[in-house]
Amino acid sequence: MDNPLKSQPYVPINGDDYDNSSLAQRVAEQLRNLIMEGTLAPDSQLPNEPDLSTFLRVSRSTVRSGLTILEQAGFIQRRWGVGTFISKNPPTYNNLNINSGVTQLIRSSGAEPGFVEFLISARPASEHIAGRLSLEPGDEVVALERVRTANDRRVVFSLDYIPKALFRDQGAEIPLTEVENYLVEHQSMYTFFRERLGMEIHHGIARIRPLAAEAYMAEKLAIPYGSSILNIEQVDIGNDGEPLALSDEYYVADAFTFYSYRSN
Amino acid sequence: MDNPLKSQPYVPINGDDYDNSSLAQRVAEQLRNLIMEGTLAPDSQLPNEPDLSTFLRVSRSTVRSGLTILEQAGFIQRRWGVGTFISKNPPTYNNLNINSGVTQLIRSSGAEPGFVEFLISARPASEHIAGRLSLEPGDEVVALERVRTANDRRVVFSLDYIPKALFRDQGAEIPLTEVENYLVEHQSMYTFFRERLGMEIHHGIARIRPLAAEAYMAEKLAIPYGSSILNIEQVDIGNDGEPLALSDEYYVADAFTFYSYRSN
DNA sequence: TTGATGGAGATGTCAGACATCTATCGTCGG
DNA sequence: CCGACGATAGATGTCTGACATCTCCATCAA
Repeated sequence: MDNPLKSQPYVPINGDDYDNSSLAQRVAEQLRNLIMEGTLAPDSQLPNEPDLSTFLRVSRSTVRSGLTILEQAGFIQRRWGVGTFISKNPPTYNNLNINSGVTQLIRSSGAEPGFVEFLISARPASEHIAGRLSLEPGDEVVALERVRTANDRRVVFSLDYIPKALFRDQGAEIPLTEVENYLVEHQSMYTFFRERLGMEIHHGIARIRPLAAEAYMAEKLAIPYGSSILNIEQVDIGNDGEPLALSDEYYVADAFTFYSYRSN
Repeated sequence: MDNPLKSQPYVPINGDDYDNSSLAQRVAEQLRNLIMEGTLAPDSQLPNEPDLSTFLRVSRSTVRSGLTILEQAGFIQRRWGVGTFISKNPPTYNNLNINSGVTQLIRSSGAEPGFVEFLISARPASEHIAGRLSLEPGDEVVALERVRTANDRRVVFSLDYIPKALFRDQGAEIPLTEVENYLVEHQSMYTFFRERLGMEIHHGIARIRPLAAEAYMAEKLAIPYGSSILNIEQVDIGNDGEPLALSDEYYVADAFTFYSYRSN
Protein backbone atom coordinates (compact mmCIF):
# COMPACT_ATOMS: atom_id res chain seq x y z
CA MET A 1 0.00 0.00 0.00
CA ASP A 2 1.23 3.46 -0.82
CA ASN A 3 -1.38 4.97 1.42
CA PRO A 4 0.07 7.76 3.59
CA LEU A 5 -1.90 6.54 6.55
CA LYS A 6 -0.26 3.14 6.44
CA SER A 7 3.21 4.62 6.76
CA GLN A 8 2.23 6.85 9.66
CA PRO A 9 3.26 5.53 13.06
CA TYR A 10 0.30 4.48 15.11
CA VAL A 11 -0.69 7.36 17.35
CA PRO A 12 -2.80 6.28 20.27
CA ILE A 13 -5.81 8.52 20.36
CA ASN A 14 -6.74 7.37 23.83
CA GLY A 15 -3.95 9.39 25.41
CA ASP A 16 -4.17 11.09 28.76
CA ASP A 17 -4.05 14.60 27.39
CA TYR A 18 -7.38 14.37 25.62
CA ASP A 19 -9.70 13.33 28.39
CA ASN A 20 -12.09 16.13 27.72
CA SER A 21 -13.02 15.53 24.09
CA SER A 22 -14.80 12.66 22.45
CA LEU A 23 -13.18 9.95 20.41
CA ALA A 24 -14.79 11.21 17.24
CA GLN A 25 -13.40 14.69 17.81
CA ARG A 26 -9.95 13.25 18.29
CA VAL A 27 -10.28 11.25 15.10
CA ALA A 28 -11.29 14.41 13.24
CA GLU A 29 -8.48 16.40 14.80
CA GLN A 30 -5.90 13.79 13.91
CA LEU A 31 -6.99 13.54 10.30
CA ARG A 32 -7.32 17.31 10.08
CA ASN A 33 -3.73 17.76 11.16
CA LEU A 34 -2.59 15.27 8.54
CA ILE A 35 -4.43 17.30 5.92
CA MET A 36 -3.18 20.69 7.07
CA GLU A 37 0.39 19.41 7.30
CA GLY A 38 0.11 18.13 3.76
CA THR A 39 0.61 14.46 4.61
CA LEU A 40 -2.76 13.74 3.04
CA ALA A 41 -2.68 15.42 -0.35
CA PRO A 42 -5.61 17.46 -1.70
CA ASP A 43 -7.88 15.62 -4.08
CA SER A 44 -6.58 12.23 -2.94
CA GLN A 45 -8.85 9.47 -1.73
CA LEU A 46 -8.97 8.27 1.85
CA PRO A 47 -9.05 4.59 2.75
CA ASN A 48 -12.55 3.25 3.07
CA GLU A 49 -14.28 3.47 6.39
CA PRO A 50 -13.71 -0.12 7.55
CA ASP A 51 -9.99 0.25 6.89
CA LEU A 52 -9.88 3.59 8.72
CA SER A 53 -11.70 1.87 11.53
CA THR A 54 -9.08 -0.83 11.96
CA PHE A 55 -6.21 1.62 11.46
CA LEU A 56 -7.45 4.08 14.07
CA ARG A 57 -8.64 1.32 16.41
CA VAL A 58 -12.12 2.73 16.72
CA SER A 59 -15.45 1.51 15.43
CA ARG A 60 -16.77 2.47 12.04
CA SER A 61 -19.48 4.64 13.57
CA THR A 62 -16.87 6.68 15.39
CA VAL A 63 -14.88 7.03 12.20
CA ARG A 64 -18.01 8.19 10.41
CA SER A 65 -18.74 10.69 13.14
CA GLY A 66 -15.26 12.15 12.79
CA LEU A 67 -15.56 12.24 9.01
CA THR A 68 -18.86 14.10 9.32
CA ILE A 69 -17.09 16.80 11.31
CA LEU A 70 -14.38 17.13 8.69
CA GLU A 71 -16.89 17.15 5.86
CA GLN A 72 -18.93 19.93 7.41
CA ALA A 73 -15.76 21.95 7.90
CA GLY A 74 -14.84 21.56 4.24
CA PHE A 75 -11.78 19.35 4.64
CA ILE A 76 -13.18 16.29 2.91
CA GLN A 77 -15.97 15.43 0.55
CA ARG A 78 -17.91 12.19 0.59
CA ARG A 79 -19.51 10.68 -2.46
CA TRP A 80 -22.05 7.99 -1.78
CA GLY A 81 -21.01 4.72 -3.28
CA VAL A 82 -17.69 6.10 -4.42
CA GLY A 83 -15.45 7.13 -1.57
CA THR A 84 -14.15 9.91 0.63
CA PHE A 85 -11.78 12.49 -0.81
CA ILE A 86 -9.63 15.27 0.55
CA SER A 87 -11.01 18.56 -0.68
CA LYS A 88 -9.36 20.23 -3.63
CA ASN A 89 -8.79 23.39 -1.56
CA PRO A 90 -8.94 22.32 2.08
CA PRO A 91 -9.08 25.08 4.69
CA THR A 92 -5.80 26.51 5.88
CA TYR A 93 -4.87 28.64 8.86
CA ASN A 94 -5.99 31.77 7.04
CA ASN A 95 -9.53 30.38 7.03
CA LEU A 96 -12.05 32.17 9.16
CA ASN A 97 -13.74 28.88 10.07
CA ILE A 98 -10.67 27.85 12.01
CA ASN A 99 -9.91 29.57 15.26
CA SER A 100 -6.18 29.94 14.84
CA GLY A 101 -4.29 32.71 16.53
CA VAL A 102 -2.25 35.42 14.88
CA THR A 103 0.99 33.65 15.70
CA GLN A 104 -0.04 30.48 13.91
CA LEU A 105 -1.41 32.51 11.02
CA ILE A 106 1.88 34.30 10.51
CA ARG A 107 3.91 31.14 10.88
CA SER A 108 1.79 29.24 8.37
CA SER A 109 2.40 31.98 5.83
CA GLY A 110 6.06 31.15 6.02
CA ALA A 111 7.09 34.21 8.00
CA GLU A 112 8.64 34.56 11.44
CA PRO A 113 6.18 35.95 14.00
CA GLY A 114 7.25 38.60 16.46
CA PHE A 115 5.98 41.74 18.15
CA VAL A 116 6.88 45.27 19.14
CA GLU A 117 5.30 47.72 21.56
CA PHE A 118 4.03 45.14 24.02
CA LEU A 119 1.86 46.52 26.81
CA ILE A 120 0.06 44.65 29.57
CA SER A 121 -2.09 46.17 32.28
CA ALA A 122 -5.09 45.61 34.49
CA ARG A 123 -7.99 48.02 34.24
CA PRO A 124 -11.74 48.23 34.81
CA ALA A 125 -13.79 46.97 31.89
CA SER A 126 -15.57 49.50 29.71
CA GLU A 127 -19.25 49.00 29.07
CA HIS A 128 -18.57 47.51 25.66
CA ILE A 129 -15.93 45.08 26.87
CA ALA A 130 -18.00 44.07 29.88
CA GLY A 131 -20.91 43.31 27.60
CA ARG A 132 -18.87 41.06 25.35
CA LEU A 133 -17.31 39.20 28.26
CA SER A 134 -20.51 38.91 30.31
CA LEU A 135 -19.03 41.01 33.09
CA GLU A 136 -20.29 43.98 35.03
CA PRO A 137 -18.87 47.32 33.88
CA GLY A 138 -16.00 48.10 36.19
CA ASP A 139 -14.93 44.50 36.72
CA GLU A 140 -11.23 44.20 36.21
CA VAL A 141 -9.79 42.87 32.99
CA VAL A 142 -6.24 42.25 31.89
CA ALA A 143 -5.51 44.16 28.69
CA LEU A 144 -2.81 43.22 26.19
CA GLU A 145 -1.75 45.60 23.50
CA ARG A 146 0.58 44.30 20.83
CA VAL A 147 1.85 45.20 17.39
CA ARG A 148 2.51 41.87 15.72
CA THR A 149 5.17 41.48 13.07
CA ALA A 150 5.86 39.01 10.29
CA ASN A 151 9.54 38.97 9.36
CA ASP A 152 9.80 42.29 11.23
CA ARG A 153 7.06 43.91 9.15
CA ARG A 154 4.15 45.32 11.15
CA VAL A 155 1.06 43.43 10.05
CA VAL A 156 -1.41 43.27 12.94
CA PHE A 157 -2.35 45.52 15.82
CA SER A 158 -4.08 43.48 18.49
CA LEU A 159 -5.92 44.26 21.70
CA ASP A 160 -6.81 41.41 24.03
CA TYR A 161 -9.02 41.59 27.10
CA ILE A 162 -9.30 38.75 29.60
CA PRO A 163 -11.30 38.80 32.84
CA LYS A 164 -8.82 39.23 35.66
CA ALA A 165 -10.76 36.66 37.69
CA LEU A 166 -9.50 33.95 35.35
CA PHE A 167 -5.86 34.48 36.27
CA ARG A 168 -5.90 32.18 39.25
CA ASP A 169 -4.06 28.99 40.03
CA GLN A 170 -5.74 27.10 42.85
CA GLY A 171 -7.08 30.27 44.33
CA ALA A 172 -3.83 32.16 44.18
CA GLU A 173 -3.64 35.12 41.86
CA ILE A 174 -1.16 34.86 38.99
CA PRO A 175 0.99 38.01 38.77
CA LEU A 176 0.93 39.92 35.53
CA THR A 177 4.68 39.72 35.24
CA GLU A 178 4.41 35.97 34.86
CA VAL A 179 1.86 36.38 32.10
CA GLU A 180 4.14 38.89 30.44
CA ASN A 181 7.12 36.58 30.60
CA TYR A 182 5.12 33.71 29.18
CA LEU A 183 3.84 35.77 26.26
CA VAL A 184 7.28 37.14 25.45
CA GLU A 185 8.54 33.59 25.15
CA HIS A 186 5.60 31.73 23.61
CA GLN A 187 3.69 34.60 22.00
CA SER A 188 0.45 32.64 22.13
CA MET A 189 -2.44 33.38 24.43
CA TYR A 190 -4.14 30.11 23.53
CA THR A 191 -1.46 27.85 24.91
CA PHE A 192 -1.40 29.93 28.08
CA PHE A 193 -5.07 29.27 28.60
CA ARG A 194 -4.64 25.56 28.15
CA GLU A 195 -1.34 24.92 29.88
CA ARG A 196 -1.40 27.44 32.71
CA LEU A 197 -5.08 27.99 33.43
CA GLY A 198 -6.30 24.54 32.41
CA MET A 199 -9.02 26.10 30.30
CA GLU A 200 -9.92 24.99 26.82
CA ILE A 201 -11.26 27.40 24.22
CA HIS A 202 -14.14 25.68 22.50
CA HIS A 203 -14.83 28.16 19.74
CA GLY A 204 -14.80 31.83 18.84
CA ILE A 205 -17.35 34.19 17.36
CA ALA A 206 -15.79 36.83 15.16
CA ARG A 207 -17.16 40.05 13.74
CA ILE A 208 -15.51 41.13 10.48
CA ARG A 209 -15.37 44.78 9.41
CA PRO A 210 -13.46 46.82 6.86
CA LEU A 211 -11.88 50.01 8.15
CA ALA A 212 -9.78 52.93 7.02
CA ALA A 213 -6.74 53.61 9.18
CA GLU A 214 -7.05 56.71 11.28
CA ALA A 215 -4.01 58.49 12.63
CA TYR A 216 -3.36 56.27 15.64
CA MET A 217 -3.68 53.01 13.74
CA ALA A 218 -1.66 54.30 10.80
CA GLU A 219 1.19 55.12 13.15
CA LYS A 220 1.04 51.78 14.99
CA LEU A 221 1.06 49.79 11.77
CA ALA A 222 3.37 52.15 9.89
CA ILE A 223 0.98 52.53 6.97
CA PRO A 224 -0.39 55.63 5.21
CA TYR A 225 -3.35 57.42 6.69
CA GLY A 226 -6.57 56.04 5.20
CA SER A 227 -5.14 52.65 4.26
CA SER A 228 -7.53 49.72 4.28
CA ILE A 229 -7.63 47.58 7.39
CA LEU A 230 -9.54 44.43 8.24
CA ASN A 231 -10.90 44.46 11.77
CA ILE A 232 -11.75 41.18 13.49
CA GLU A 233 -13.34 41.47 16.89
CA GLN A 234 -13.66 38.03 18.40
CA VAL A 235 -15.07 36.56 21.57
CA ASP A 236 -13.56 33.23 22.59
CA ILE A 237 -15.91 30.84 24.33
CA GLY A 238 -14.94 28.05 26.72
CA ASN A 239 -16.28 24.54 27.04
CA ASP A 240 -19.01 25.64 29.41
CA GLY A 241 -20.19 28.45 27.17
CA GLU A 242 -18.71 31.32 29.13
CA PRO A 243 -16.63 34.01 27.40
CA LEU A 244 -12.94 33.66 28.13
CA ALA A 245 -11.38 36.42 26.08
CA LEU A 246 -12.11 39.31 23.76
CA SER A 247 -9.62 40.05 21.03
CA ASP A 248 -9.74 43.05 18.77
CA GLU A 249 -7.38 42.68 15.83
CA TYR A 250 -6.51 45.06 12.99
CA TYR A 251 -4.93 43.49 9.93
CA VAL A 252 -3.01 45.41 7.29
CA ALA A 253 -5.04 44.81 4.15
CA ASP A 254 -2.43 43.27 1.88
CA ALA A 255 -0.59 41.30 4.55
CA PHE A 256 -3.00 38.37 4.65
CA THR A 257 -5.81 36.91 2.62
CA PHE A 258 -8.68 35.44 4.56
CA TYR A 259 -10.92 32.71 3.28
CA SER A 260 -14.17 31.20 4.43
CA TYR A 261 -15.82 27.91 3.64
CA ARG A 262 -19.54 28.54 3.26
CA SER A 263 -21.77 25.49 3.34
CA ASN A 264 -25.28 25.44 1.96
CA MET B 1 -45.34 18.81 26.45
CA ASP B 2 -44.42 22.40 25.67
CA ASN B 3 -41.73 21.29 23.32
CA PRO B 4 -41.79 23.32 20.09
CA LEU B 5 -41.08 20.21 18.08
CA LYS B 6 -44.17 18.46 19.35
CA SER B 7 -46.42 21.21 18.06
CA GLN B 8 -44.81 21.27 14.66
CA PRO B 9 -46.70 19.47 11.93
CA TYR B 10 -44.89 16.40 10.78
CA VAL B 11 -42.85 17.26 7.71
CA PRO B 12 -41.92 14.18 5.70
CA ILE B 13 -38.23 14.37 5.08
CA ASN B 14 -38.36 11.62 2.51
CA GLY B 15 -39.96 13.91 -0.05
CA ASP B 16 -39.28 13.78 -3.75
CA ASP B 17 -37.52 17.11 -3.91
CA TYR B 18 -34.56 16.02 -1.85
CA ASP B 19 -33.37 12.96 -3.71
CA ASN B 20 -29.85 14.20 -3.92
CA SER B 21 -28.96 14.70 -0.29
CA SER B 22 -28.65 12.24 2.54
CA LEU B 23 -31.22 11.78 5.28
CA ALA B 24 -28.84 13.16 7.87
CA GLN B 25 -28.34 16.33 5.85
CA ARG B 26 -32.09 16.78 5.59
CA VAL B 27 -32.46 16.33 9.33
CA ALA B 28 -29.79 18.95 9.89
CA GLU B 29 -31.37 21.30 7.39
CA GLN B 30 -34.80 20.93 8.93
CA LEU B 31 -33.59 21.61 12.45
CA ARG B 32 -31.40 24.44 11.22
CA ASN B 33 -34.38 26.16 9.66
CA LEU B 34 -36.32 25.85 12.91
CA ILE B 35 -33.42 27.50 14.69
CA MET B 36 -32.92 30.30 12.17
CA GLU B 37 -36.65 31.02 12.09
CA GLY B 38 -36.63 31.27 15.85
CA THR B 39 -39.00 28.38 16.46
CA LEU B 40 -36.31 26.72 18.54
CA ALA B 41 -35.14 29.37 20.97
CA PRO B 42 -31.48 30.02 21.72
CA ASP B 43 -30.18 28.38 24.90
CA SER B 44 -33.13 25.98 25.02
CA GLN B 45 -32.71 22.23 25.24
CA LEU B 46 -33.59 19.85 22.44
CA PRO B 47 -35.49 16.63 23.07
CA ASN B 48 -33.20 13.70 23.68
CA GLU B 49 -31.97 11.68 20.74
CA PRO B 50 -34.39 8.76 21.03
CA ASP B 51 -37.33 11.19 21.06
CA LEU B 52 -35.94 13.09 18.07
CA SER B 53 -35.53 9.75 16.38
CA THR B 54 -39.20 8.81 16.76
CA PHE B 55 -40.39 12.32 15.92
CA LEU B 56 -38.36 12.59 12.72
CA ARG B 57 -38.97 8.93 11.81
CA VAL B 58 -35.31 8.17 11.34
CA SER B 59 -32.91 6.05 13.34
CA ARG B 60 -30.97 7.46 16.21
CA SER B 61 -27.69 7.19 14.30
CA THR B 62 -29.11 9.36 11.54
CA VAL B 63 -30.28 11.88 14.12
CA ARG B 64 -26.82 11.90 15.64
CA SER B 65 -25.24 12.41 12.25
CA GLY B 66 -27.46 15.41 11.63
CA LEU B 67 -26.74 16.80 15.08
CA THR B 68 -23.02 16.46 14.45
CA ILE B 69 -23.39 18.65 11.37
CA LEU B 70 -25.27 21.29 13.34
CA GLU B 71 -22.79 21.14 16.19
CA GLN B 72 -19.83 21.66 13.91
CA ALA B 73 -21.58 24.63 12.32
CA GLY B 74 -22.16 26.23 15.71
CA PHE B 75 -25.95 25.89 15.89
CA ILE B 76 -26.08 23.51 18.82
CA GLN B 77 -23.86 22.36 21.62
CA ARG B 78 -23.83 18.86 23.05
CA ARG B 79 -22.89 18.06 26.61
CA TRP B 80 -22.16 14.42 27.32
CA GLY B 81 -24.55 13.01 29.82
CA VAL B 82 -26.57 16.21 29.99
CA GLY B 83 -28.26 17.03 26.74
CA THR B 84 -28.20 18.98 23.49
CA PHE B 85 -28.78 22.72 23.54
CA ILE B 86 -29.37 25.42 20.98
CA SER B 87 -26.39 27.75 20.97
CA LYS B 88 -26.62 31.03 22.81
CA ASN B 89 -25.76 32.92 19.63
CA PRO B 90 -26.60 30.62 16.74
CA PRO B 91 -25.39 31.65 13.27
CA THR B 92 -27.65 33.90 11.24
CA TYR B 93 -27.74 34.78 7.56
CA ASN B 94 -25.01 37.36 8.05
CA ASN B 95 -22.67 34.55 9.03
CA LEU B 96 -19.84 33.79 6.65
CA ASN B 97 -20.14 30.06 7.37
CA ILE B 98 -23.51 30.02 5.67
CA ASN B 99 -23.70 30.40 1.94
CA SER B 100 -26.66 32.71 1.76
CA GLY B 101 -27.11 35.08 -1.13
CA VAL B 102 -27.32 38.85 -0.98
CA THR B 103 -31.09 38.77 -1.35
CA GLN B 104 -31.57 36.57 1.69
CA LEU B 105 -29.03 38.61 3.62
CA ILE B 106 -30.92 41.83 2.99
CA ARG B 107 -34.29 40.28 3.71
CA SER B 108 -33.10 38.78 7.01
CA SER B 109 -31.94 42.22 8.11
CA GLY B 110 -35.55 43.35 7.86
CA ALA B 111 -35.14 45.40 4.70
CA GLU B 112 -36.68 45.03 1.27
CA PRO B 113 -34.18 43.81 -1.35
CA GLY B 114 -34.07 45.36 -4.79
CA PHE B 115 -31.60 46.45 -7.44
CA VAL B 116 -30.75 49.19 -9.89
CA GLU B 117 -28.45 49.28 -12.91
CA PHE B 118 -28.96 45.69 -13.93
CA LEU B 119 -26.73 44.50 -16.78
CA ILE B 120 -26.45 41.06 -18.30
CA SER B 121 -24.16 40.04 -21.13
CA ALA B 122 -22.13 37.20 -22.56
CA ARG B 123 -18.42 37.69 -23.00
CA PRO B 124 -15.18 35.72 -23.17
CA ALA B 125 -13.69 34.95 -19.78
CA SER B 126 -10.65 36.86 -18.66
CA GLU B 127 -7.67 34.91 -17.47
CA HIS B 128 -8.57 35.53 -13.84
CA ILE B 129 -12.19 34.50 -14.24
CA ALA B 130 -11.29 31.46 -16.29
CA GLY B 131 -8.88 30.36 -13.61
CA ARG B 132 -11.49 30.58 -10.87
CA LEU B 133 -14.10 28.75 -12.91
CA SER B 134 -11.74 26.08 -14.27
CA LEU B 135 -12.31 27.29 -17.82
CA GLU B 136 -9.98 28.13 -20.67
CA PRO B 137 -9.38 31.86 -21.17
CA GLY B 138 -11.74 32.96 -23.89
CA ASP B 139 -14.51 30.52 -23.01
CA GLU B 140 -17.79 32.34 -22.86
CA VAL B 141 -19.29 33.37 -19.55
CA VAL B 142 -22.51 35.13 -18.70
CA ALA B 143 -21.81 38.26 -16.69
CA LEU B 144 -24.29 39.92 -14.34
CA GLU B 145 -23.70 43.37 -12.99
CA ARG B 146 -26.04 44.62 -10.33
CA VAL B 147 -26.28 47.34 -7.72
CA ARG B 148 -28.29 45.79 -4.90
CA THR B 149 -30.44 47.91 -2.66
CA ALA B 150 -31.94 47.51 0.81
CA ASN B 151 -35.00 49.72 1.24
CA ASP B 152 -33.79 51.61 -1.84
CA ARG B 153 -30.42 52.31 -0.32
CA ARG B 154 -27.43 51.12 -2.37
CA VAL B 155 -25.60 48.57 -0.26
CA VAL B 156 -23.90 46.04 -2.52
CA PHE B 157 -22.31 46.12 -5.94
CA SER B 158 -22.15 42.60 -7.32
CA LEU B 159 -20.56 40.98 -10.34
CA ASP B 160 -21.48 37.41 -11.19
CA TYR B 161 -19.87 35.18 -13.77
CA ILE B 162 -21.34 31.87 -14.86
CA PRO B 163 -20.01 29.58 -17.58
CA LYS B 164 -22.28 30.00 -20.58
CA ALA B 165 -22.15 26.24 -21.14
CA LEU B 166 -24.29 25.77 -18.03
CA PHE B 167 -27.26 27.61 -19.50
CA ARG B 168 -28.73 24.61 -21.22
CA ASP B 169 -31.99 22.76 -20.83
CA GLN B 170 -31.86 19.34 -22.41
CA GLY B 171 -29.29 20.45 -24.92
CA ALA B 172 -31.09 23.61 -25.92
CA GLU B 173 -29.50 26.91 -25.08
CA ILE B 174 -31.42 29.13 -22.66
CA PRO B 175 -31.64 32.69 -24.00
CA LEU B 176 -30.25 35.46 -21.83
CA THR B 177 -33.55 37.32 -21.92
CA GLU B 178 -35.15 34.46 -19.98
CA VAL B 179 -32.42 34.62 -17.38
CA GLU B 180 -32.90 38.35 -17.16
CA ASN B 181 -36.65 38.04 -16.70
CA TYR B 182 -36.20 35.42 -14.01
CA LEU B 183 -33.72 37.51 -12.07
CA VAL B 184 -35.88 40.62 -12.29
CA GLU B 185 -38.68 38.68 -10.70
CA HIS B 186 -36.94 36.41 -8.20
CA GLN B 187 -33.66 38.29 -7.72
CA SER B 188 -31.89 35.11 -6.66
CA MET B 189 -29.31 33.30 -8.73
CA TYR B 190 -29.38 30.33 -6.38
CA THR B 191 -32.98 29.38 -7.00
CA PHE B 192 -32.38 29.70 -10.73
CA PHE B 193 -29.61 27.15 -10.52
CA ARG B 194 -31.77 24.71 -8.64
CA GLU B 195 -35.14 25.16 -10.31
CA ARG B 196 -34.19 25.92 -13.88
CA LEU B 197 -30.85 24.21 -14.37
CA GLY B 198 -31.36 21.39 -11.89
CA MET B 199 -28.00 22.08 -10.32
CA GLU B 200 -27.35 22.22 -6.62
CA ILE B 201 -24.69 24.44 -5.12
CA HIS B 202 -22.86 22.38 -2.55
CA HIS B 203 -20.70 25.06 -0.97
CA GLY B 204 -18.79 28.23 -1.65
CA ILE B 205 -15.25 29.35 -0.99
CA ALA B 206 -15.01 33.04 -0.26
CA ARG B 207 -12.07 35.39 -0.14
CA ILE B 208 -12.56 38.37 2.17
CA ARG B 209 -10.74 41.65 1.64
CA PRO B 210 -11.08 45.23 2.90
CA LEU B 211 -10.98 47.92 0.25
CA ALA B 212 -11.20 51.66 -0.17
CA ALA B 213 -13.72 52.81 -2.76
CA GLU B 214 -12.13 54.16 -5.91
CA ALA B 215 -14.01 56.49 -8.21
CA TYR B 216 -16.04 53.89 -10.09
CA MET B 217 -17.17 52.02 -6.99
CA ALA B 218 -17.92 55.21 -5.11
CA GLU B 219 -20.24 56.29 -7.90
CA LYS B 220 -21.99 52.94 -8.16
CA LEU B 221 -22.62 52.73 -4.43
CA ALA B 222 -23.21 56.46 -3.96
CA ILE B 223 -20.62 56.75 -1.21
CA PRO B 224 -17.69 59.15 -0.74
CA TYR B 225 -14.44 58.40 -2.47
CA GLY B 226 -12.18 56.37 -0.18
CA SER B 227 -14.99 54.88 1.89
CA SER B 228 -14.41 51.44 3.36
CA ILE B 229 -15.76 48.49 1.44
CA LEU B 230 -15.78 44.80 2.18
CA ASN B 231 -15.02 42.70 -0.87
CA ILE B 232 -16.12 39.06 -0.98
CA GLU B 233 -15.01 37.10 -4.00
CA GLN B 234 -16.63 33.72 -3.93
CA VAL B 235 -16.52 30.58 -6.03
CA ASP B 236 -19.61 28.39 -5.76
CA ILE B 237 -18.99 24.68 -6.10
CA GLY B 238 -21.49 22.06 -7.22
CA ASN B 239 -22.11 18.58 -5.92
CA ASP B 240 -19.50 17.10 -8.22
CA GLY B 241 -16.83 19.57 -7.20
CA GLU B 242 -16.90 21.69 -10.33
CA PRO B 243 -17.16 25.49 -10.09
CA LEU B 244 -20.59 26.77 -11.03
CA ALA B 245 -20.31 30.49 -10.49
CA LEU B 246 -17.96 33.26 -9.49
CA SER B 247 -19.40 36.19 -7.60
CA ASP B 248 -17.53 39.35 -6.76
CA GLU B 249 -19.40 41.44 -4.23
CA TYR B 250 -18.62 44.84 -2.72
CA TYR B 251 -20.40 45.69 0.51
CA VAL B 252 -20.80 49.19 1.89
CA ALA B 253 -18.98 49.02 5.21
CA ASP B 254 -21.71 50.06 7.58
CA ALA B 255 -24.61 48.36 5.78
CA PHE B 256 -24.02 44.89 7.16
CA THR B 257 -22.09 43.21 9.90
CA PHE B 258 -20.58 39.84 9.09
CA TYR B 259 -19.86 37.17 11.63
CA SER B 260 -17.96 33.92 11.57
CA TYR B 261 -18.11 30.91 13.83
CA ARG B 262 -14.57 29.69 14.34
CA SER B 263 -14.17 26.20 15.77
CA ASN B 264 -11.03 24.95 17.45
C1' DT C 1 -21.64 -0.11 -31.83
C1' DT C 2 -24.71 0.35 -28.28
C1' DG C 3 -27.61 -0.57 -24.58
C1' DA C 4 -28.74 -3.59 -20.70
C1' DT C 5 -27.17 -5.99 -16.75
C1' DG C 6 -24.93 -7.64 -13.02
C1' DG C 7 -21.22 -7.56 -9.59
C1' DA C 8 -17.77 -5.25 -6.68
C1' DG C 9 -17.07 -1.82 -3.53
C1' DA C 10 -18.06 2.30 -1.39
C1' DT C 11 -21.01 5.23 1.73
C1' DG C 12 -25.72 5.60 4.02
C1' DT C 13 -29.17 3.77 7.30
C1' DC C 14 -31.02 0.82 10.75
C1' DA C 15 -31.37 -1.73 15.18
C1' DG C 16 -29.99 -2.84 19.72
C1' DA C 17 -26.81 -3.13 23.32
C1' DC C 18 -23.55 -1.34 26.38
C1' DA C 19 -20.21 2.43 28.14
C1' DT C 20 -19.55 6.69 30.22
C1' DC C 21 -20.55 11.07 31.89
C1' DT C 22 -23.53 14.45 34.71
C1' DA C 23 -26.78 16.15 37.80
C1' DT C 24 -29.61 15.11 41.59
C1' DC C 25 -31.30 13.24 45.63
C1' DG C 26 -31.24 10.55 49.50
C1' DT C 27 -28.52 8.62 53.26
C1' DC C 28 -25.23 8.50 56.68
C1' DG C 29 -21.80 10.23 59.72
C1' DG C 30 -19.79 14.20 61.71
C1' DC D 1 -27.56 21.03 61.05
C1' DC D 2 -24.37 20.17 57.51
C1' DG D 3 -21.14 18.08 54.49
C1' DA D 4 -19.43 13.81 52.21
C1' DC D 5 -20.64 9.91 49.84
C1' DG D 6 -23.04 6.66 46.98
C1' DA D 7 -26.99 5.19 44.28
C1' DT D 8 -29.70 6.36 40.49
C1' DA D 9 -31.92 8.32 36.48
C1' DG D 10 -31.17 10.10 32.18
C1' DA D 11 -28.49 11.92 28.73
C1' DT D 12 -24.82 11.47 25.03
C1' DG D 13 -20.87 8.45 23.33
C1' DT D 14 -19.29 4.00 21.38
C1' DC D 15 -19.54 -0.62 19.55
C1' DT D 16 -21.24 -4.38 16.62
C1' DG D 17 -23.43 -6.41 12.73
C1' DA D 18 -26.56 -6.26 9.25
C1' DC D 19 -28.76 -4.44 5.29
C1' DA D 20 -29.89 -0.52 1.82
C1' DT D 21 -28.49 2.24 -1.80
C1' DC D 22 -25.56 4.44 -4.87
C1' DT D 23 -21.53 4.35 -8.54
C1' DC D 24 -18.55 2.64 -11.41
C1' DC D 25 -17.10 -0.73 -14.62
C1' DA D 26 -16.78 -4.87 -17.06
C1' DT D 27 -19.39 -8.07 -19.51
C1' DC D 28 -22.62 -9.64 -22.71
C1' DA D 29 -26.32 -9.56 -26.01
C1' DA D 30 -28.99 -7.16 -29.62
